[in-house]
Formats: sequence, C-alpha cells, structure tokens
Amino acid sequence: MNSSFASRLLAWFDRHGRHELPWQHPRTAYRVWVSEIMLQQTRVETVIPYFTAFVDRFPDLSALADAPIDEVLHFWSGLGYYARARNLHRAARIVIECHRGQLPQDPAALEALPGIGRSTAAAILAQAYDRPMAILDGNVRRVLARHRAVDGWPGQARVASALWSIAESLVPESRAADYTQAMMDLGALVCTRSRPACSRCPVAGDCRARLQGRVAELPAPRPGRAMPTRTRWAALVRSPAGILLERRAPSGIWGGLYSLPEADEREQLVDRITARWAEAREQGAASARIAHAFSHYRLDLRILEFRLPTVPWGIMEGQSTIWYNPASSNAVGLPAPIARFLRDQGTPHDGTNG
DNA sequence: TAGCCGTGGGT
DNA sequence: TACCCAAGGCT
Repeated sequence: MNSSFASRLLAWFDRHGRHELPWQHPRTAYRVWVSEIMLQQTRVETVIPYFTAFVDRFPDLSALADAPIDEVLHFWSGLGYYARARNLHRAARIVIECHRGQLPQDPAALEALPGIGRSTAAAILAQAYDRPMAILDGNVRRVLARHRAVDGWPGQARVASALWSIAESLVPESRAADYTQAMMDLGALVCTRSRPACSRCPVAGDCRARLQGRVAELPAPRPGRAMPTRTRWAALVRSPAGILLERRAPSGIWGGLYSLPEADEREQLVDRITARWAEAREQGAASARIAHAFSHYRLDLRILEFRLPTVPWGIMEGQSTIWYNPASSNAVGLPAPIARFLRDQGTPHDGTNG
C-alpha cells in the first residue's frame, strides 16, 4: 500500500523543493503577503527582483501604509496587474486602522482585505502560520486535474469546485507550510504544463492521467477567444522641462499610472493639446507607434508629436500631470511599453526611428 | 458570471 | 507567428 499523498510529496519536497526563495528568509507574515500578491498570475523568476526592491523600500506594513500611492506604483512598474498594488496599499492602511497593525489570522478577516481571495488567504495562513488550509493556484490545479483525471476547463465553476474539494481532502494536519510550498514546487518543477517529468514525480504511482495516458491533454485548455485591435491616439508633448505625462484614471487599463495624454480620435487629441497651449506646434503626421498585446486585445497607439518653445507653467485644473525628464526619474508608475518608449526618446538617434 | 486586468516566456 | 498561460481577484 502506498503512503499518503502528502507523505510522498513532503519526502520529495525535503530533497528537491525550493527552500531558498527570498520571502522564505525571514518568513514574516508581511513578506509572505507581499510575495503572494506579486505572485498572482506572475512567475517566480519575474517576481524576485521586484520583491527584493519592494521590501527594501517598504520593509514592514507601516512603511507601506505611510507611503504615497505613486511611489508604491513606481516599485510595481513593469510587473503588471496594477490593481494588485493599489489593493495592497489600501489593505495596509486598513490593517493599520482596523487590526492594530497586525495581519489578521482569521481566514474570513484576511479574505475581506482588498486583493486577498480564497487561495491567497489560504496561502498566507499556511505559509506564515502553518495553518492547514488548502490552496488552488495554477500549479495545484494542474497537479490535481492530472492526478485525479478531472475533465473540463478549471475556469468553469463546476470544475473549480471539484478541484477545491480534492485539494481540501489532501491537506495534512501538520507541515502545512511545507505542503503548500511542495504542491507549488511540484507543479512548477515536475508537473509542468508541457513535457512533465513523470519519471521524477513522487505521486506518479496513482496518477490517473498517467495511468490513462492523458497527461498531455489535462487540464483542458481555456476556450479560444477573439483578439480585437484597439486604435488610440497619444501626444508626445516636448518642452525644455521634459515630456508631458498624465495620470490615468484610477481603474481600467494601467490605472493610476502616468502615461502619454490619449484620446480615441486624432482630432480630439489635437484639440486637447492646442486648447491648453496655443503655442504648441504639431510636428506632422504620426511619428511613431506603440504596439502592445494585452490578454484580450491589441493596442495600436499612434503618437503625435508637439513642441513647446518654452517651459510652460501652471497645470490645467483637475488634471494631474508631470514633465517627465529621463535624467531625473520620477517616483511614479509607468506602464512597461510607455517606459520603453520614453527610454528610446531619451536616447539620441539619427531620426530614422527603427 | 464572464469579462477585465499586464507582462513575459514557452511552444 | 500566434497562441497559451502563469503562486487570482474584482465587478
């Protein structure tokens, strides 16, 4: 008779698991929390440098709560899903005000904080306090869908519910922190999406997908969707002070970050800029483009260049704007494609533009 | 509940 | 190239 699922997994984890991740040393509740938020839909290798810089600047919950949102977004720039940063910052202030500065250990209270759902709450409690709570992230979904041969796309409520039940039935009473880490390590290192290493898997003996020869087809892929292209117009307004950036709306794409002024139509954009500065001179046809693929659509951003002969002063009422100067980095959030574009603008070139 | 929210790597 | 999707949550 085989030993239990958890026993085999933990024995494997002790020898082959990841024990040197930055948030494991020291493994405080705050650091586990920050890491779990950053790791949502984001790979470990991508997160590590962001996590290190973030906890260096915001070493504890008070430091985060005290910081301005623009600086928090600055340290999140390039990581994506910026609502995570806004929610993390909001939650830190809630914890200071309503929980005496301590992250709640009650699952319901933890899950009530913005940005923390069922899986993240369980992960924090398991990792930080060794509480036996089931998690269900992408790794666990893949491991369980294969081990129990669960059909259907895990995004479907019925399939997700079945996977949650399986996950809860397997959590051991002791070593919960190691167990949850082991599940994620198994999914990331052995039970990978493509070409899983079943020969090195500690639970391959009773893996139904493997016994049925269906490892490659589980879990079922998400149904395909159309990918439209969205065209927008943006202004590259130059003055001796730098390039004009506007704070974007707090929600929606790139919410709360600073970017080039935008409009749906070219005419709207020209009106907006020239109404603000009569001396603004348009430099001609669209000089550049920013093409960017999001999850649900492609963005085709067409850039119109304007030039201001003098440093303008005063800011239009109700607008939050800055003059971006590549030499002095501003502590605000910038979308990754915009940051790349601005870097290219700061680099002197011969004008052929790529 | 299904669409939205970023970016980068793998195939 | 064009897709999939990764330590999910919110509305």
